[in-house]
Parts: sequence; C-alpha cells; structure tokens
Amino acid sequence: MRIGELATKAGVSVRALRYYEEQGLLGADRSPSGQRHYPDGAVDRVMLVQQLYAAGLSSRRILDLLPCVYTGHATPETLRLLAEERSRIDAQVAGLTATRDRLDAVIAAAEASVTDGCVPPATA
Amino acid sequence: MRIGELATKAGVSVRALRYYEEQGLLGADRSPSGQRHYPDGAVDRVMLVQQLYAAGLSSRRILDLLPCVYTGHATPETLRLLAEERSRIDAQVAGLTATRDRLDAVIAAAEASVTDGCVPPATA
DNA sequence: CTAAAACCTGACGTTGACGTCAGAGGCAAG
DNA sequence: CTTGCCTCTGACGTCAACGTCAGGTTTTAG
Repeated sequence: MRIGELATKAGVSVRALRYYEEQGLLGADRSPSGQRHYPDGAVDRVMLVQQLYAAGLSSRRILDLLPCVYTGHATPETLRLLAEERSRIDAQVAGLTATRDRLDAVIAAAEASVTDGCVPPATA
Repeated sequence: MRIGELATKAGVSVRALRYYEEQGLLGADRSPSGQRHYPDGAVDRVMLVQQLYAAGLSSRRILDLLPCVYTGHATPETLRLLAEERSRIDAQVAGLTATRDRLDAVIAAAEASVTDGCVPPATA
C-alpha cells in the first residue's frame, strides 16, 4: 500500500508517516520511481507508535524500545528503559486520576450551586 | 513572600511564576519598588496550576476554570468545559493504562528471554 | 492524451511553557 | 559604602512533532 492509504488506515497524516521514517521508526520499500510502499503490518506498527507517543515517549525512546516490543528480547539496558517508562506512566496515571477526582469534586459543587439557583437560568 | 521563596516552596522556577502572572493565572502585590509579594495561599495555587498543566490543560483553559475551582460556582458553559476536561482525562487514563499493560507484557517476555539465557550476562 | 489526484524532496512555520541572557535596579550585612 | 544576592523588564532561544508551502514527478481515471 502507498503512503496515503496507510495514513488513512492508521489515522495519521502523510506528513507524520514521513516523519516516522525520518526518525527510523518506520521503514518503507521504494518503487522504481521512489514512491513508498508498505506491507499490511505497517498499519499496526504506526498505531503502536502513536500509542507510545500518546504515552509521552519521545521518538528516540520509541526507537530504542520498538525492536524488543516485536522480538520480545531485550538487553539489560533496554529492560531498564522499559521499566523506567512503565513506572513513569504509572505515576502519570496516578496524577491524572487525582486531578480527575478533583475536577469531579468541583463539578459536583458547581452543579449543586446551579441546582440551588445560584446561577441564573440561560432563559433569563 | 517574594518570588524566589514561592518558587522554592512550590517547586517551580521563578520564570514559571512570572509566566503564570503573564497568563493571568497568578496575581501579585507589588512593593513600592516593584517587587512581587505573595500571600501564603499562593503556594497551593501554584501547585494547583501545575497539576492542571500536568493533566494537559492549556493556560487559557486553566484561566477559565480556576475561578470556579475556588468558588465552587460555574456558568453552564464553564460546567461544560469542566466536564469536557474530565472526560478527556478519563480517556487519557484509559489509554495510558492500556499502554502500561502492553509494556508489562513486553517486560515479562523480555525477562523470560533473559532468564532463558537468550541474553549473555553483562559479566561476559 | 490529458487532467486530476497522489506522491516526491526540501525547507520554513507553528505551538506552548518555559530557559536563558542582558542590563539595571533594590536590600540586608559587615 | 560596598559586596553579594535577589529582583525587575524585555526579548530571543528551545524543543518536538508535526503543518504547510513550493515546485516538480508519477499514477490513475476518463
């Protein structure tokens, strides 16, 4: 498949795919005229990359970790990086959960004040 | 207290505090010579701002939501923004949790392969 | 055959939350 | 008084993951 189709299927932009290649995250075969051609598995790979970006990993870190995600093998150093990212994500989840709970409390208080008539109705 | 002390107590940089003021997130009294002076409550306020930044809110959004976090009151529009951020954070937590689980699986596989002797010991 | 759509490389633009530097005051201690 | 630390404003620098534009080639639909 060519780059446009991959972009659509993976839900990213064409520019993003070229950027991933530039970062070494996504290889591509080239047709004689130079157009990129991807196997079907590229869709999953791109979505995995997206997932890792969303989790706050940098291109460089993803580059380090992608191989072992596929092979299941890792050097001790890579294993350390894996554990580091895992615990970072864990901490982030804890922080986000606390923030969410705080927003919940604010929402509850605000809704109560609306119910109490503290805010004039929009129809006024 | 002056800006340096607040920065230390809140765990942020002096530059960040000036930036918050620039964004309207943090007021300050001024001494006759122009130096900023903060009340004790500013520490909590700064930490709250930090927490919201960490949850992915922009300066603008924090500016919109900070008043109602303190007053417990909100217009219907602000309430909508609150709910929007809450659900966004919820989705982010879900995504992060999935990613963490994936990393756990990778770590388990990698540790198993190390245990199996697939990776030469560092002492080699 | 031709026009549209998709693709190519290269390179500058964007955004947000600050970092950092320059140059000029202000403030308690000795 | 002056030494040294803190603070001020103003302004440019940073970094990462792309967005966007320019100018040209390739593929596809009719």
